[in-house]
Amino acid sequence: MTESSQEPPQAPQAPPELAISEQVAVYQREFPNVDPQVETIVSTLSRLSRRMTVAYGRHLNDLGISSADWEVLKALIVAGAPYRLGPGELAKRIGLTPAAMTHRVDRMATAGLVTRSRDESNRVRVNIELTELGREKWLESMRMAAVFEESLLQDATPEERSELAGALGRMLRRVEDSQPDAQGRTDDLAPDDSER
Amino acid sequence: MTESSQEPPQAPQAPPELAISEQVAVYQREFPNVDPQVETIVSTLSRLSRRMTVAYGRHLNDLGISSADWEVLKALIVAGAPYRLGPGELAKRIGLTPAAMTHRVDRMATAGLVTRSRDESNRVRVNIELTELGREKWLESMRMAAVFEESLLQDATPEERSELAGALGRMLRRVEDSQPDAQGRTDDLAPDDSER
DNA sequence: CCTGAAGACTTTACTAGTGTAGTCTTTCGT
DNA sequence: ACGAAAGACTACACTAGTAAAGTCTTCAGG
Repeated sequence: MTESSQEPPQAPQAPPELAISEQVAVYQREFPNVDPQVETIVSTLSRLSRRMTVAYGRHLNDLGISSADWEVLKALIVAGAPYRLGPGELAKRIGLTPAAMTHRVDRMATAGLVTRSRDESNRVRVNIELTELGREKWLESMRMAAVFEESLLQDATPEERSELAGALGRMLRRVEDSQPDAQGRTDDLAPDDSER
Repeated sequence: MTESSQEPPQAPQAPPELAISEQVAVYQREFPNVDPQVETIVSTLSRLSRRMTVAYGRHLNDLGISSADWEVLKALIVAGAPYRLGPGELAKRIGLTPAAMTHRVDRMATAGLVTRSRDESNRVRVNIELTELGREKWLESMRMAAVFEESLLQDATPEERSELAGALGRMLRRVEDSQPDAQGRTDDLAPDDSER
């Protein structure tokens, strides 16, 4: 029984997929202006990221939490001890409306990942606080991720890793330059998968 | 008027985001076992992919199509001339149920991106065929993407590009090895953003 | 002390997209 | 010709989100 208890609704089956080189060939056939090398990099990056998202999703599924839950756990962890923020602040950091955060917190409180309580000193405010369970789930997700990520990079020497980090970092800078107003500006189209 | 006509509902505002190095520092603080170099690579990759998805989403928004639409256009393009597939086959290739595909095709036919017609020789079957408009939209999306992608890699020499493609390709192979049954197995958790 | 305004969260109504199950139409074997 | 199978569509339910209205607490001013 590697199956987890709660299955989210699922796509019907595995779509057979073209190899990257085949896909680039298709693009060249249908759109001759394409640069094969650039397209190979971009397609590989895209598929890699997607597969990683799927892998993380499995890990989280095994832990019994959703990626939406994980996103909230992460925000609380990033906030640091005592791992406590208000719903509004959480919503702002994650890029959701407060109303959506209310629902998420409902689910997560029921699952025991966080507690919701009114602030002592100002009873208008509400505190969302990570429970020990929530923190443990996050830590466990990190343990699983660390193993997984190391396995992805097992071929790479420290020098190669360093070059890879540099190359990706330069690409990221270029993207951010091209999205001026967008320090994480998630408008226009939701990216949908939460960042690690 | 750079604004597109049809605005999808949107997240309320830009969440302020940590720099990658800050985020890695947080992970080290909260989970000491983390390898900073690995985490830097993975976080950069993740954020880069997300930003790219946002950028593509803007391009598509300017074209007046959704990423779900684009996914269908791509499948028809990949199928090659005469750019025609049945709903069931499309659903299989994209990883959707036939019912969901019916709705997508409804929208896209209304928008003039595809046509739906019964097959002449076998009147149970339905053919979804790319219109000239649909093909032109896809080509335009590729033109925009090509400019954008070249700008991302403007720093990289051909050698660096080649190394990057190699490194990402090796990582992708490792992921696929770790997801044995998963030739694009989209189960368990939907990746949500369509691959380029 | 009471009243009214502002702030923070919640509730309600609605939208978009998808899965499940059932229905309809056409085809094909007997 | 008839019955069964296949393919697509329809009806319904569910999830997760936004937007806007509502509720409750706090605090300032008369």
